Amino acid sequence: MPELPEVETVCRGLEPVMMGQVITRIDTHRAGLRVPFPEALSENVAGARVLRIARRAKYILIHLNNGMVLVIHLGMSGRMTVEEAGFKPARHDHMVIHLKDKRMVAFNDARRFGVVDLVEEGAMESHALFRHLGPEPLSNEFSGPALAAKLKGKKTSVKVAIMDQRVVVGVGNIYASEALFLSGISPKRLAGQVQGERAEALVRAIRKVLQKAIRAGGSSLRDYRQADGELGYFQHQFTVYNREGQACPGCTCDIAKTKGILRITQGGRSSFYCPRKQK
DNA sequence: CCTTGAACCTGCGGGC
DNA sequence: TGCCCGCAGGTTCAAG
Repeated sequence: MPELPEVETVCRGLEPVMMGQVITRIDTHRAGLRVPFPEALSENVAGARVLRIARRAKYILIHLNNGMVLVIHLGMSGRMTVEEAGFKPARHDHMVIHLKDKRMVAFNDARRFGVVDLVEEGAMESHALFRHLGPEPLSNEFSGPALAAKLKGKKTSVKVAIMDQRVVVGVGNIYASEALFLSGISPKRLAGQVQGERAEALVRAIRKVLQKAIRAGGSSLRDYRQADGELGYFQHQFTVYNREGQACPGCTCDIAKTKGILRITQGGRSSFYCPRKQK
């Protein structure tokens, strides 16, 4: 479900709830998700205090004062909710973090593509989950020349390439389509052909769509939380994503003749684009 | 090394 | 109403 902006919004929602709190225990209700839950998870976090909440790529990082980092990936369908004392886990609430103030943070994931791991602070960089990750799109490390260098010689489409977390992290299926529309680049264009000014434009567009979505989460939610306690913001309005057959904004073409926004399949995923505005 | 496609799993909406 | 199909915002692994 979530791409970088949604994960970022969840992190900001976790902050006021977990920061400074002691974790009393973690309950798990099955052996694991995409991979098994860490061995002795509850024993290894019980009594530890939350120092800070951070994000790397689409991973939530909960830094503890015992030198460990609780790592959570939401996969496709993962959701985090804040629960009050007396909460009884429901279907797909696979993990519940208990806090000293009796509140709980539940991790619900119907499709179970999520990941939970416990990593030593010093081993984060070299950890298998993080070792191959590309630059953060909102950092200075991510630039036109840097992206162009990564894409040079690549034979895949630019759409598939920018979803490759080794090229740049955080961009998923929705924001890939959105950023390509904003930059006027066809999703079908060969990645290797995105060089120079085109790469600059794509970097600007990726930054812009991600930042705008993060801001939307912050401005539309109190404490980054929905009324039901769910953290994060998942109801954005998109420009091309999931708008097959509709006119794109500002389109002057006749929708009856042009079919409007097109949907194609690339790398097994849907791409949405305007063949007139994107070349 | 690169590229592609399948696999993982449940839920939902549409068509019949 | 029920059944079947395709589709869903991610990542990893095997095969070519």
